[in-house]
Amino acid sequence: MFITIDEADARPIYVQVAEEIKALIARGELAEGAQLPPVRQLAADLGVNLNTVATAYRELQGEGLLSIRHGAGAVVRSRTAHDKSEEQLRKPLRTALTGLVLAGLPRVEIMNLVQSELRALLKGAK
Amino acid sequence: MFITIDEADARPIYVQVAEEIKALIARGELAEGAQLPPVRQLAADLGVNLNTVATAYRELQGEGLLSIRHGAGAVVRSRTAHDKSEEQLRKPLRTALTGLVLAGLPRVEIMNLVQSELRALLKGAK
DNA sequence: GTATGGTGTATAGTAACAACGTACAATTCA
DNA sequence: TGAATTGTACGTTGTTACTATACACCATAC
Repeated sequence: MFITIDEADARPIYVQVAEEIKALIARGELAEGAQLPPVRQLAADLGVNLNTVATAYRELQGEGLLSIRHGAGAVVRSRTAHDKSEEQLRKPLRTALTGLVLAGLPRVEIMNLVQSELRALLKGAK
Repeated sequence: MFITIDEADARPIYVQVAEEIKALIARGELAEGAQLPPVRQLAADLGVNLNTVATAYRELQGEGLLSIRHGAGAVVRSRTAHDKSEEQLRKPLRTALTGLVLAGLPRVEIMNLVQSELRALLKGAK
């Protein structure tokens, strides 16, 4: 599992971990049925507490992406997250695009960024 | 100022406020030199404490978007935010796109969303 | 020039949260 | 069944978000 924590990122560690695992699932690098590393192992790799990783796993379980069984481990349950409202989907996008616009990037360059990121995400899609 | 707070949004209120003002600036609805509402007024409109709004204003000042003067008010200083690393710009975009992919949206639909949001943002661009 | 109302700022208190260390409980498998 | 492996629960510590209240700066009228 190639996950890293970004000290400069203001978001909580468990959110960062959950976010990276989501990206791995979206990319297909973690297929349905794939076993996730034990919380202790991933926690050790990242240098954080095991409960921090456990919190990330539970969040993903709450979105329907993981299935956790006490004593056994966590497994990728689905490649599709639970329903969110359209507004819940649009808002992060708007935030990201606003940042790009305010950074002074021209429209074409923004679209290039989007396409390159999207291509990477859909690499392993059906 | 048409700003709303979303109870369902997990982000802190001051971040939401800052985010919405950023969008207004990006759109040109708040042009350079435009005066922002006093913290007390905006706070009253939103039903929050004036310090919460003040925190949002300071954050925007830190990004170079606002100019705050003690005793006078806050003014839009620039339509361009301070430099961020490319990674700092890419990460929110990746997060947003990951959410869309995991929601099961096909590529075309994602691109439509992006274009519609981007069009709205660049409405008042030069 | 100074009084007054408008504006941002500072400080202190409270509640919730993030991360941690340690102990507990469920599962697996030899 | 026993031991190793895995997730969970609980208590503690430090930080953050938000609030209420008091303070400081600025513009304007007079």
